[in-house]
This record gives sequence, C-alpha cells and structure tokens, in this order.
Amino acid sequence: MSDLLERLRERGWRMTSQRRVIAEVLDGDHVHLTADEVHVRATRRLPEISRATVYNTLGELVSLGEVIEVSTDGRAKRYDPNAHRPHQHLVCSGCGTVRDVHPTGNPVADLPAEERFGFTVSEAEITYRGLCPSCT
Amino acid sequence: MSDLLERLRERGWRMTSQRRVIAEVLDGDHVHLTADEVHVRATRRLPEISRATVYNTLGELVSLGEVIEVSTDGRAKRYDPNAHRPHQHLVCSGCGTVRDVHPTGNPVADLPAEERFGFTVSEAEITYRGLCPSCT
DNA sequence: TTAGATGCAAAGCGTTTGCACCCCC
DNA sequence: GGGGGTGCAAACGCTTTGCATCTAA
Repeated sequence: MSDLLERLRERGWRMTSQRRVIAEVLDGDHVHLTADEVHVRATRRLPEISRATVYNTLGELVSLGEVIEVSTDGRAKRYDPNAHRPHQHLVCSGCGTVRDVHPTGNPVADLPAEERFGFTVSEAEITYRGLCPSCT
Repeated sequence: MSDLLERLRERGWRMTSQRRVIAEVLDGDHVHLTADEVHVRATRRLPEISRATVYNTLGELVSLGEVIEVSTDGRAKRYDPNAHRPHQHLVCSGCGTVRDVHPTGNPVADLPAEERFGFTVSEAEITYRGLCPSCT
C-alpha cells in the first residue's frame, strides 16, 4: 500500500484518479524520478493523464512538503518522496544513479555565525559525488 | 589584474577580445553571475558580443575546470570563478543570491563506510539555504 | 594558412500558463 | 452546485546548435 497516498488522504487532499496514480508511482524508497518519468509510468495505468497535470501535481506535492525536489545537475529535476525523514544524496558521476544516505549530524548547526552573512539559514543540502560499484 | 585571465593564458587558451572580456567580467571573489548577467556586463565593454559566445565560452571554462557551475533550483545556472579554492554555497531562497562560505571540516570523511554502498566517494557539495538580509 | 572562434537565428528542452471543460466533495 | 482539478496547446526561460563568416596564432 502507498504510504504517501495515505498521508495525503489524511491531510484532506482532494483525490482524483490522476493524483492517486501519481502518488502510487512516486511511493517507495530510493525513488528519484523526473517529471517525465513520472508521466510515462503514470500513463501506463491511466493513458489520458496529461503532462500538465503531472507538473501541477508534483509542484503541489513539493509545496505540501510531501516530496522533495532534487536538481542533480542542469538536467531535469528529480522528485523524491522520502521527505518525512531527513537524508542526503549520493550521486554517481558515471551513470547518474542516486542513493539516499542518512545524516550523521546537523550540518546547519555546523555553519558558524560569522559565516552566515546575516542569512537566516534553514537547511543544508549535502550531495556526495563519486562512482558507484558498477562504474568503478 | 585578472588572475583568471592569467591562468588561462598560461594554459595556452586561444585568446580573443570576447574571451578576454568574459574572463575579466568573471574574475573576483563572491562572483556568481548567470550567463545572462555575464552577457550584459560583457556588452558594456564589447557591444557586439553574442549570447552564443558567452554560453560557449562559459561551457568551455567549466570543462577546463577554471569555473564552477552552480545550479540553484529551477533558476538559471550561475558561474563561479573561485574554482581553485574549495568552498561551499549559501543560497537565498528568496532572490537566488549566492555567497561563498568556507569549510570547517572534511565532509567526505564524514560519510561512514556503511553509508557508502560501495561507492568511491570523491567529493561532497554542501549548499546552505535560507533568506538573505534583504529578503528576511 | 587554417583550425578554431564568432554572430545570428532557429531549434531544443523542461516547465508553466490560459482557458474551456469536467468531476470530487 | 460550486470550487477545484484536468487536458490541450501555446508560450516561456534558459540553453544549445547549424552554418557562414572572421581571426588569432
């Protein structure tokens, strides 16, 4: 069953067949799909679903805080449903594979006041880069 | 004088008036211009310079390793000439402004072996997000 | 002399938007 | 029934590219 879907229902999110399919496609661990990949997968279950709806819905899930937007490079953004637990990304420079890794400390707290330049720092995003086993 | 320009000359980079102007515009600390901003500034010194040349040249500087590409969300990429010294970025979620901050430790070393999934981790990119003084 | 850099314009890609229609609550 | 969601297509912002022309070495 879809945890994401369940959470959205609990939050009173208006449900439609399109939104259900998108939530189901996104649900799971180590899922980092592009909007287009979401659309392709969603189309397999619901052929009439439009790209616009996929984009609108993903944008809404992001502002609801249920999905995280990950820009791996200059390419298409990826969408990560694992928003309920803080984590970081390990990206393979060879094939682009993304793995979730879990934090060992609080990076935000590690930025000393004199390095903040008056900014109100709310989060730190850490991306580790290297080669995965198959690309080594 | 322009350190970037000097380094490029030493590397035998073919010099033209366009490339000189671009290198001069980029040179300095805490410089994080978009391609368009580079083009606007370059045009002040060399009115005929084209956008294509700015994009081509920036791309080349990036592959030469003299400039770092910083993608801040869905906005235009920014170009950071401070590639010779390791540093991190503090990005304003309001206006997209970027500041350089300097590392306090070795983030790569902080990723424990059991979180590496067989990857050979070579670098860690840390991006702090928050609101700058004018956007607070 | 000539490989390579430039300018122009058009195309490309990912994403957003305006609007008429449709449907969940 | 009404407010919101959906689909379509066109527009959008940023970036890349094809090609003829120029220029640094």
